[in-house]
Amino acid sequence: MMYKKYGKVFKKLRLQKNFNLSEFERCGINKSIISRFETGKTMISFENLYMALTELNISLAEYDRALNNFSADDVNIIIDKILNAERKQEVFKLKQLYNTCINENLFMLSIAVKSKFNILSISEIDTLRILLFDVEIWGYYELSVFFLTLEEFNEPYILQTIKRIIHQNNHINFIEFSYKRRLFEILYKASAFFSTRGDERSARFLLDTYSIEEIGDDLYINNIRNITIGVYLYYFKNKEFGKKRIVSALNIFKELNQEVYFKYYKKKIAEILE
DNA sequence: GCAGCACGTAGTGAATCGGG
DNA sequence: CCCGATTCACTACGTGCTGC
Repeated sequence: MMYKKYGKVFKKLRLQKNFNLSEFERCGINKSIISRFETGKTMISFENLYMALTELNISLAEYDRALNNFSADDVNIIIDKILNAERKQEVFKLKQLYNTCINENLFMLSIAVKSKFNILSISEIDTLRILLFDVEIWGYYELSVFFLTLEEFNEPYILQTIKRIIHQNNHINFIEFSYKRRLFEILYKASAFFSTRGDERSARFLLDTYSIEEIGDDLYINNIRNITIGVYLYYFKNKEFGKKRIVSALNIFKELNQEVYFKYYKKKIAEILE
């Protein structure tokens, strides 16, 4: 039922305005039409939707906004919960969120969450690869799915996908805050990934994609950048320099009482630096 | 090109459900 | 029991397929 959310949002708005179904009969809409629309059983005709919204004193533009904001917000909350549970390694919560994704028809995200408590099958990875390959507009949802599953793909695919994402976001300063963070998380996670595989060129390319000026004064991004530079130095230049840079960045998380980030990145680094 | 057919679905009005 | 919400059986209509 791809039209389920249309009815759901309509119902929210109707209840907000204290309307019952019979009240639409004065503009000639049978109440069962509204009922089946709200419960996602059938779609409503455009004329009837327009008349019903007019009765509620809601413009089409307003309805459209409610449609997108409500659903997008809900999904963003789920994404943030997933990342939080992943950072804290809360397997039970991740499994709960996996079920939420299934119920909300968030197919790509459901596979992404699953990868955090289970090994994905080859067909699941393949499906995800194909779905992400078809993405033309990279939103927060698609970026987050890719961020969560990056290490499941091979090197050329990762690089090619990141280049497509960067191509879409060449005006980094106009990008919304949380979107920008996710973009940098991808770049630096991938850079560290290439460092561990000895691909200096790719690791460097990802680090140099955006300059410090372009990042601005976002402490979180600067910190994960320093960790990533540390990993790069560790693998290609000088192990001691690299470690020092990583440790000082980690300590900033600690000083800022960002215990969750401190522990999470410390653990990740321990895995990477053997 | 079009008649005949099956199929899917919006809309209708009545029956039924279910919480207060 | 009441009343709003939901479901059911039915009609109407659009669409796509098939054979001529």
